[in-house]
Amino acid sequence: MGRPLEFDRPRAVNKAISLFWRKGYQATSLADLLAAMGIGRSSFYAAFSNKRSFYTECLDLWAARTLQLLQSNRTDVPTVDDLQRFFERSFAGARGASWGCMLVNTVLEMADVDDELAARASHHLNEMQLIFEASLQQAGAEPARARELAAMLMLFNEGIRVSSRRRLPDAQQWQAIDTTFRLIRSSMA
Amino acid sequence: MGRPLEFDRPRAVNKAISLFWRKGYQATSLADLLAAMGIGRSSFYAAFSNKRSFYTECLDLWAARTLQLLQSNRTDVPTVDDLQRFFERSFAGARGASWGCMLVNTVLEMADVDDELAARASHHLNEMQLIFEASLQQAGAEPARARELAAMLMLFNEGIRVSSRRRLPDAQQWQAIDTTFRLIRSSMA
DNA sequence: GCCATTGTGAACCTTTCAGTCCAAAATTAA
DNA sequence: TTAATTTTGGACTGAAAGGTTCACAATGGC
Repeated sequence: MGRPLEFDRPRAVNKAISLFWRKGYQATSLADLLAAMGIGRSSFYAAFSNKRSFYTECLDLWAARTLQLLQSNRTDVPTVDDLQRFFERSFAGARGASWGCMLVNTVLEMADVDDELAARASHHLNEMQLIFEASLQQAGAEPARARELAAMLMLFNEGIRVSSRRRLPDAQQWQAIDTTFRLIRSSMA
Repeated sequence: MGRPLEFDRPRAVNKAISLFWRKGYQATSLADLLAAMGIGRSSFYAAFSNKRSFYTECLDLWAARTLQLLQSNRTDVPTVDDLQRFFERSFAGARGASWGCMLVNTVLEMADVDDELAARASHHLNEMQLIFEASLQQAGAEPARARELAAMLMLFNEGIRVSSRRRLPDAQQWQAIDTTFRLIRSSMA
């Protein structure tokens, strides 16, 4: 038989996601990717068809993980606290690791550049928003109100993904999360 | 003497800003710029040193205009309504023209790619936030509260700049602005 | 009309990009 | 050990990027 020695695909994909997340699609060259993934050019093209569809794969994987994190924060009887915890965990994780905003990055980078990628990222954000809405409803908000607050939470989410890349003092970010949720709670009381 | 026939510099810069705003720095090639500005390569390099510093110039100009718009919405006795009007006018203007989010775009595109540009954009966002803060104070908020709300408004600002590029129904955006400011008002009452 | 001066268009250069290709390496079955 | 098979590294390719150069065109002063 042939040569069963294959590179560690999941590990390589994670390295790539981290790179894409930090530098975006265009600024990440194939050479950067290969160096980070520790594989050669031909291996890359054998495993993935090309850079763009590989990015799509990373994007979808990222979205799936985010949705999973979001769902894992839902308890049987979800509260607004659960949502706040999602943001806090997202932000806390963003410090060292790769947690951040690949969806938001993609929306902004690809708008008016690559419609399909932008739409795909936007679609994933919609899925997140639906979970926000469902959680808020379960937390006791009326349907219309839940819808409204979910839209606002998505705006907040998009905002904090931008803000988290500005190297601002952490305390400022934490306080922004706190302020926002304090307002949401007061509006639901 | 020489040849005073120069291209319309302000017009050309505006065209360039519009392009940069839509497609970002990297996705806007020099050829794109020249075509939009209606000038030749050598004219470009004669008038501006290079693509990057030209982008810096566009960025600063953009920031100056945004700050001006923000200030022009401040009345002698500013209210929260003035701030809301800033966002509404920003969003309404974004439909056809170039109003949007060049600062936010730059922060996201240049983080981990070009520190100087990212820092410059972030700095301009800080200036905006200071105006938010001052307006809120003048609108009757306590200093600490004004600071807090200004940070939240900046998050909201960053969020809506992302959201406005997702081709979502306009009504959804308007409602998000409305929801946010309703919350702010209720927290100040 | 002519010269000096300045802006312009187009060809050119270097680098870097994504993507292709192939010979050599590495593995298992026989 | 050998043959068959499949991954791999690295050289190669064409296109496109940003930037430079230069001859020519267009102007105002004389």
